[in-house]
Amino acid sequence: MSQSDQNKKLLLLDGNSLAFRAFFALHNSLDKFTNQEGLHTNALYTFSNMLDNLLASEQPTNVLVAFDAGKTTFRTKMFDEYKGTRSKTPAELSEQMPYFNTLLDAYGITHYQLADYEADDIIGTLAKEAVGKMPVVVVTGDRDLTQLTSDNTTVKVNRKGVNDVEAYTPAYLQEKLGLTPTQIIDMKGLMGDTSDNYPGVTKVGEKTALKLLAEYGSVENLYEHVDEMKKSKLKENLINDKENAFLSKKLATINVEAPLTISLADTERQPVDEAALVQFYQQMNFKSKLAKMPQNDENGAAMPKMTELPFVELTEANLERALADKKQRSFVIDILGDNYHVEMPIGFAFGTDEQWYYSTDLGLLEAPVLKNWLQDSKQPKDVFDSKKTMVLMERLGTPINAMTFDLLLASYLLDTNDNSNDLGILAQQYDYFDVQTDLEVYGKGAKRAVPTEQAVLGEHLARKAKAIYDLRPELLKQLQDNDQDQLYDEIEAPLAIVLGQMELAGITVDSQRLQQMQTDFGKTLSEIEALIYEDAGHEFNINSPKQLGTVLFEELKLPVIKKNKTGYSTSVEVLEQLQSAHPIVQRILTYRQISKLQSTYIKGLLKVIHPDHKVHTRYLQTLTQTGRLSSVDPNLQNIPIRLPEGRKIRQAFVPSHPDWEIFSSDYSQVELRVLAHVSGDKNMQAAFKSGYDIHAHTAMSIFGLNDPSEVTPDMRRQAKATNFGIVYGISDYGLSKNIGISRKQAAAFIAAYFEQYPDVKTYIDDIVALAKEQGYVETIMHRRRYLPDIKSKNFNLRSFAERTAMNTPIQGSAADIIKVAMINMQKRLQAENLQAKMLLQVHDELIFEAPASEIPILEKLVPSVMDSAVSLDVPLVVESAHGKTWYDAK
DNA sequence: CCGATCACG
DNA sequence: ACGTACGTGATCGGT
Repeated sequence: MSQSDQNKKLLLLDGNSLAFRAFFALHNSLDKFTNQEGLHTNALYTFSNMLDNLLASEQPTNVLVAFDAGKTTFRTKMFDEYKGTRSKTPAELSEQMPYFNTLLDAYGITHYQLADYEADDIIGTLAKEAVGKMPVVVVTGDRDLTQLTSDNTTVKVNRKGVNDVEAYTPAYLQEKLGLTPTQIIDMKGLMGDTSDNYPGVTKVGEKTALKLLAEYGSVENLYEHVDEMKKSKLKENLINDKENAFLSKKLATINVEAPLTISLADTERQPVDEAALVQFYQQMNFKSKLAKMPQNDENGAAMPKMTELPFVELTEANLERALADKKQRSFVIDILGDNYHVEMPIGFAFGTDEQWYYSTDLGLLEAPVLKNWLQDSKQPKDVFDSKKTMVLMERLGTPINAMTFDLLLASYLLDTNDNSNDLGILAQQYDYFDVQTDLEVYGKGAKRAVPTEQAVLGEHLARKAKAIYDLRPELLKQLQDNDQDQLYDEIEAPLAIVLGQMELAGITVDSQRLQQMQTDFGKTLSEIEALIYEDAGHEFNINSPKQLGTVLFEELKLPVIKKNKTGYSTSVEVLEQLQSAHPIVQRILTYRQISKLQSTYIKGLLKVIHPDHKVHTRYLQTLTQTGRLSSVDPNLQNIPIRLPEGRKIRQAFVPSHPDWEIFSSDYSQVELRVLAHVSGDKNMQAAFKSGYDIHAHTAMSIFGLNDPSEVTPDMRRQAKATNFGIVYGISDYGLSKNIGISRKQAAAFIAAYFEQYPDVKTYIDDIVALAKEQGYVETIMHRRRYLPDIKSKNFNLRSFAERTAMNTPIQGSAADIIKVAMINMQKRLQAENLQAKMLLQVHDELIFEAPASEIPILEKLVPSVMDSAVSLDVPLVVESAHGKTWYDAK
């Protein structure tokens, strides 16, 4: 066969390089990936996923995985130190290496290694053999292999992670580096390679190498003309290191004539040995992989992957029977998207162990038997996302009560990292595979849709309901084991209902006020715009950081203060430093500020006002890593307040009835009070107990003052920043940058701080040590955050985890406190028969609307409920305000 | 779909 | 020597 066979395709994998990538991709989850025998399996797991993806996407007829044979190769014979500085393969990876062969054998894929040669050479030799016979795709983590790129061979290099690949063709190589494939070798010759430990030419890196090759084409030609070069350090280095350059080039050259004992014919893919693969997955404890394997019954006939589920469509006829007893049942109601305040449900399901029912007829919910069951507070229901379920049912006029178990909430509390809003994905975390993901059933993006076959939807809904039912005992047990049952029962579960009520209540927005502002801002914007174009000498998109950068730093030649990945930074900090350099800068700052208000807050809010003139945000209760809420669609937790122009947006948030007011209460320095409590620092506690201004108190400490009167506003500002810094997990650099002092001064502040509050220092050290020891930190209510990076060898990752260990118990405990207050508050409003409604939560503040007549009551009631939510070793202080609009409640 | 920017606690 | 504050969401431009 001399012509390339259109139907054939060879996939060549660089085994060692991909195993490394796979290992480090899940390095942080190393401990989670071990099998029954204690063998680590993370690299095997990732590699096996990688292989599945590659086989599916490339559809090769021939595959070979090449491995390095050992430490010594023909290259080490040429150069002793070749790869000499490589650190030893981690033991957790070495122990996995033999099993790569087991996996590949089960897949019917050839693997090969050859004494004295590296995987690269095997790949190169086979790629050459395939020319004219079949196209080749090489997959590796090593950029050197791009020298094999040709019209017949594409080289795919893993960037970060495992699935992000860069595909090199000769054209791409030319475009990206301006090199031909063989010039890659010349480049390596000039640069050398630190990881393979061969030298190259002194001071020549990628940029210089590319420049030299653009001019001379190859190492050989370069040295033929080196004497003609102008005198320079570079010329000197080139001459001195000539030998290195040639040696390195030789070392970098892949041997495409390796004496392989196999040939192309041996790479043909063999059928998968399913029994062997199942055995491998079992040995490695890859449950998700096992679940995807086709199963056969005793006669060898294919069986469905998932266990069968007795489910039927709900009808008027079987309704009575479906709810005949008072057993615990789970209930599911789905929408396609996220916004349950707008979308209509596509169907629902419920059932118990024996029988599952689904329907797409929402009218059935009105049937008395079903409606009563839903509403009956004595009939327990298990759900996934009780807040969403509650809101949908309220909107349908068929309220639901007694949601005694919420799978989403429970799993969030158990591990905020592994949580997902997709029940199918979440179930997999608990080794449950009898349910598909929403992604699989509904699709994503433009393709997201209700399944065309009603029974498919019905089965999915029913399986979800069953998954909740089946997983409930396990999750409840784990909550108990973690000492989190109280957090679940007394805080998160009841809070979901309170949040649902707040979301349903919504807050009224005065759209006329917003439209007026839109017109005003529109005028201002076009005025500034004209001035900016005048300054620049031409029109451009001011909102494009790229175009703005060109105008400021190339055309107007302003000094470059900071750069980022994509080019010049044009952030506020940069622009503020340039203010005196050119009048355009101030105008851009103003333009940015107004345009932010216009697009995000004015236009953004107008877009999401409902026909009831209100906005109904959704609080995400299972998202943040600390236990805080977040708010979306719209986000009502970041409405402007700091700048006067932005603050006016709050004038558009008004009560829903005339003669009502907006009432607001907020905790004063709640996070620092939590710190005083958890650290047990007597000095800090004393300051709070005496009602001192804590920032002034800190200022006295770090500036060594004796009397509060000596504290200047600027000292207080700096002390306040230091207090924040402590809460965030302090560093002298961070503090110095934030308040514009030297790093040395910042370090001195911190030292003085710790001297004054010694138990804070102890607390910080202890919490980091504790996090290292147990792998997680906790809040006062036992909310957990796992910190796998705390043991990372990567300085950045580890440092981040350490700061998180300090911050999370503080931010998270503050979140616990206001959550308790909200639950108590809602109870009291009802108990006191007040018309007042709790509408919003903004981390440390609660916002209400109430008849003017109830304001005096709230002024007493709200602070008392909030400050007694939990009992700390320091008092909680609450401040209140009210007015005609949110703006006026200050 | 990601990064830059900027709004909040 | 490393390279930094903690937690979020919306909008925009550009690939």
